[in-house]
Amino acid sequence: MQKAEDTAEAILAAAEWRARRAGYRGFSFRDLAGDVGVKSASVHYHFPNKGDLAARLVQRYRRRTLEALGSPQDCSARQAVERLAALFVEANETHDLMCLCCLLGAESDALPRNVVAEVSGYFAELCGWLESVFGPDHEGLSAQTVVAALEGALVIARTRRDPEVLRRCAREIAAGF
Amino acid sequence: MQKAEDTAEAILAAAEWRARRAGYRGFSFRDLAGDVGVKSASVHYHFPNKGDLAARLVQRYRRRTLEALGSPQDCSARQAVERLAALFVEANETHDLMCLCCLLGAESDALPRNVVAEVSGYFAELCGWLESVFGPDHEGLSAQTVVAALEGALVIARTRRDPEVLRRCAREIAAGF
DNA sequence: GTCTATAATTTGATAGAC
DNA sequence: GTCTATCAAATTATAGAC
Repeated sequence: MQKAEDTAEAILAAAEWRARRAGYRGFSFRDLAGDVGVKSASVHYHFPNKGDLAARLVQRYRRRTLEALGSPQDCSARQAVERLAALFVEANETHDLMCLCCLLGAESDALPRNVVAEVSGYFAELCGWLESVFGPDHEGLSAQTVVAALEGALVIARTRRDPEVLRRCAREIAAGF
Repeated sequence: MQKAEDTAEAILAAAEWRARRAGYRGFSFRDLAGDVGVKSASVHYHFPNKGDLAARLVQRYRRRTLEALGSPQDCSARQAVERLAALFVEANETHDLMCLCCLLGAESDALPRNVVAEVSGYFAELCGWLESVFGPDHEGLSAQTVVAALEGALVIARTRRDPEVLRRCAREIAAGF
């Protein structure tokens, strides 16, 4: 008897948590149904197939990430890098979760095209946000390399269960600006 | 009628290719059996369960990676970074494959412990190799950050299907040494 | 070592009642 | 919108013949 939006949102939230731990194949319709308290047929009602669900998942993730980053105005290059890095540290230490797009990106060969397109857009968006701060005649590490380092450090930090790996990476990268 | 080693090796080769595209859940015993030309029960004969298979997979990957890196003697810091980066570029452009341990590391929450331990060891080994060149009073980016940047750049380059992402990252990181 | 056969479970997805 | 019921396929894994 719940509103459509509420159930759909709850499904996406459950899917995101599972996907950020185990990837695209790491959650099933039944898993999500159990998480939300409905049956798997109801999940299919909201998301006809898994590819659609995952694409919506990444859209939602992108929107939230950009909101969390906020406006890049009145922000030095170093502050921008630190703000971005803080999001990665938060994912790791507060939520104990991977970056959704890093995990899906690593699996991209095995994902539906529309999902890959959304993930690709995520990276473009992150880099675009940084570049809008860096400006046209920027020197030092590019936005792409900054994002790459943070994503990779998150993978290593989580695998080794050592948050300091990511923190050190963030520190070293920011120090260059 | 094949020698045990040959079949086991062929299974591992098939498993590596699939795992480097789709992750731990991205290959099945039947997939590998089909690739090698045997039945899935034969795969189980060589590797009793999937966790064992994956752990062996990473061991083999680590050994090969260290062999490819070779001795770090008579190598400047920049040359070491370039040699490591060349391996990542080769994976991307020659083989069109992810780094096995980056993909498994991203999924590490969903993997058997012994597999995670092997993946963790991979990162430690890569960093150790770099650090043996960098020396104790090293300045600039740490070995961990160098590895992180290359791993992350490989993810982004493959997702966006743009090899230049990785090449640029490698160039920028190496330029700092 | 490899096979056939099969168990037990899980998967994505659909039909149709309410 | 959610349910029951179900399907066809795939999954990991084992028993036992050859």
